[in-house]
Amino acid sequence: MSMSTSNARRERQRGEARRSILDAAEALVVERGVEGFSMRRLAARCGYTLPTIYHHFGDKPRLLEALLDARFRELVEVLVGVTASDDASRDLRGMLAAVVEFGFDNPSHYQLLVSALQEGNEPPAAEEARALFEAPILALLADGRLRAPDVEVGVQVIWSFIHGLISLRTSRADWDWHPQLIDTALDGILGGVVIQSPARPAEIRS
Amino acid sequence: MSMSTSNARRERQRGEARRSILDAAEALVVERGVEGFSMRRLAARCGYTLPTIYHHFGDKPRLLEALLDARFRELVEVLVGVTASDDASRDLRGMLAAVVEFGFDNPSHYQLLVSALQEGNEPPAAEEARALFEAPILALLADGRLRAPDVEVGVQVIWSFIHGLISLRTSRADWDWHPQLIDTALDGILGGVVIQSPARPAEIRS
DNA sequence: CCAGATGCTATAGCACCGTTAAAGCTATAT
DNA sequence: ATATAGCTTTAACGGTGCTATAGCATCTGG
Repeated sequence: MSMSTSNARRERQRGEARRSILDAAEALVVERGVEGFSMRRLAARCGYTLPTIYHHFGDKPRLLEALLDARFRELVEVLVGVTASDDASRDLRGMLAAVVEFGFDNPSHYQLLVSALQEGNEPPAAEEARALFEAPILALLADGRLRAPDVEVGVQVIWSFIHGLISLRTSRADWDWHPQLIDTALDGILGGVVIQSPARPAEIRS
Repeated sequence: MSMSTSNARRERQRGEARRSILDAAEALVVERGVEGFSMRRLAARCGYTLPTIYHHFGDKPRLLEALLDARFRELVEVLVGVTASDDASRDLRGMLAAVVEFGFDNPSHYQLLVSALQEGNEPPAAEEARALFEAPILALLADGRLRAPDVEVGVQVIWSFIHGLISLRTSRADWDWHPQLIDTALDGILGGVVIQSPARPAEIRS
């Protein structure tokens, strides 16, 4: 009987430790950048010692994965919120715009994602986010409006494009990126991969 | 008089050391990958000790930059060889295909480029390669066939796309990349950014 | 021909990194 | 009260990029 309460207490304490470590890691990454992050600095900052962090997260990649997963889960929520229209092309564009905006707003996290990818890891939420493209792309393919042999290639091409845009933008912030870049890029990829809907009975045009 | 010969001898020896170090570095990177490369391993492999390498290259980033620069200079030569046609769109596609092929054939070097970019460095030859896109893009813009406000945005968009394609492909080799990916991707970016030439007097069509 | 300057190389060490074995400690369960 | 389980710490290992210092040739000016 008293076991459940104590277990709850334990788990709460455990969760507290995890969260305060993750919070410190988040702050450290945002503050000193990807390269300025180290387990030792994190230990010094969050008040726990190194083995404690390792006890809770096991590994540096796993800790970063948890960090990225938390942030990318917000992106997933935004993305599922986008899918509401009856025009798959519009949905897709909304999703892509959301991802690009997310990447531009969280450059450190996206650089972290690039590093993780290079080491062979990918936070589940990032994979989920990418998988969400499948829905509108599948719809476009069903309507014969996709210039790609199948869904997977469509997803790969579009995700590659978005990834390159964000990754280059976040890693080379010193270049003078034209403010019209995002629109031009989105117009480009949509114009190239999506066959614009043929003449139809006029729908609502804003 | 004897000075010039001795100077030449010195420079030759200096060049020999540099080249043998670079050769070992090249082999090491190709063999053990980006993460398996370290200055100490390089020292053990090339026969020279650490301070010697640092004497010749000063820095790890600078050494890698020299390594990348050598390889990317080959790409530049291929690219300048492409620019010969009278159809700027064809030229651009040839260049992009060459870059993608180069990236897929040299995954370690491209991953190295990604790392360098993230640290804020870029080998001159890579910059040159990117700059070579300007010529056909400028031509397309002059003909009113470019869906971009200016050349710079066009270059940024196209380079982002290519970069994302190669970077994702080289860092996640385990994914099952459809063989038709490259063609689909090139068709996509060209179809989106380049306005296909309007009806004209029929030219040679292969 | 010889002293001195020049430049390449090696020894040894710095501070940092990710990671972990071993022991200590505290709070719960019996 | 004792044992058990889990969180935390001390201390260390091997690795990293990098460098101050010294040794060693070689070439140069006298």
